Amino acid sequence: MKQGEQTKLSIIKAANKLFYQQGFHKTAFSDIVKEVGLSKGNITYHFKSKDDILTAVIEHRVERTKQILTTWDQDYANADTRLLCFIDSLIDGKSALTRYGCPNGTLASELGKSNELTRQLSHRVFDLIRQWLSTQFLALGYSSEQANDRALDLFTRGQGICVLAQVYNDEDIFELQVNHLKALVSEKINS
Amino acid sequence: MKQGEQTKLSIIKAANKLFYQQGFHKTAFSDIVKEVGLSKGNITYHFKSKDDILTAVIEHRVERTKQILTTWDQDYANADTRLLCFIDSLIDGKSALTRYGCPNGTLASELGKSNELTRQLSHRVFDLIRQWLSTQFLALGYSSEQANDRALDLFTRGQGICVLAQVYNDEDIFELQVNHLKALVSEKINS
DNA sequence: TCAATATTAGTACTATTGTACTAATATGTA
DNA sequence: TACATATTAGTACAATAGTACTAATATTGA
Repeated sequence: MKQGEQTKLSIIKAANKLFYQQGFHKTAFSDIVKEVGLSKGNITYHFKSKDDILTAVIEHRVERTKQILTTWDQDYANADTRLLCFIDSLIDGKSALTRYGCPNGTLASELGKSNELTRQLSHRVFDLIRQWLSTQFLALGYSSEQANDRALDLFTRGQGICVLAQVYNDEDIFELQVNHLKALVSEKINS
Repeated sequence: MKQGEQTKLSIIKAANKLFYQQGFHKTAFSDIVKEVGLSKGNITYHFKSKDDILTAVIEHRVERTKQILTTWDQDYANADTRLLCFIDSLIDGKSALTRYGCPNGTLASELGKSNELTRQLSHRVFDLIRQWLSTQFLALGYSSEQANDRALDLFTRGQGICVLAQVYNDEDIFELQVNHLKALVSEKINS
């Protein structure tokens, strides 16, 4: 990897962390500069504006999400195992999810209010996950329409749990509610 | 009502609107000044800081929420009617909820990341609604624990729906999913 | 009434915002 | 090697942030 690409990546990672932990608007350009540990001029060389960094961060999240979903596809043969894997990943991340909410959900909530472009970008991460969930339910024997419903339902509840857990800053609520989601996966078809 | 109280209220209402539609950090002090239509000095006379306005806005939301819940309690005798009323209110507000998300959820998501005080304030609005929902389920015959579960579940899903609908900017997703919630209310006990 | 207080407007101020620009250095290539 | 380009650092800048301050006007109560 070329030197510049390396730097670009470290900028994206630093910004990604800050946008998640502080929100986009709360995060100043200088915060990113400080977090990366390079000069201001260096950052603006690689990204001419804060919005450019945001776009790159979302692109990065899209790629990272694709990567994770692909890994699960490769590592697990059964759809129900994969779905449980998705749910377990929520529990694994409960500390951050409870503290800062869902990275994609909170960013979309913040940006969706005023910025149509970034709403659409966030939208892409959501589509990836929804699509993947739907595919798993399809493999479990649900009809196409039912699978979409299940996926949307599971996703919706996951987002809701993140919001509630963050508001109450309560990991127990988070874990308890997420465990309820497991029932959705193992439920009998056509219930 | 004294003149000053009137002004204070108009400031709160303007800020409330902007915090909802743009988010807290995106909303500048000057935005509020413009929205209220009074001088900058006048605003700082009534609220010495932007954070003070925020606190007042949340207090206002708490009072407004109490008021609405009380009205429902007075107007409807049956708990299931009240719960349907709650759900219908979501559908009534679907346009704004889809465009800007849930006022309380999105504000809490934004502020909960960095500001512990306002997280706790948002927390209060959530408690009011959760408590009320729980009371209704209790009246329907659920046990105390079950009622709490139901309330949390209903609330969680409502929040999740708002996030998804906003991300997709899709009122149909919103209405469809909210209608699913009605099943939660009319479901048989102990299912 | 008049004095005290409440309210409003307008301006000033410092700090910080995001971005632009220049100069220096590193890297790669012919 | 020498040249061109990529990368980095440092500084400068106009614009805006939030708040403080003063003066003018309204309102109130004795």
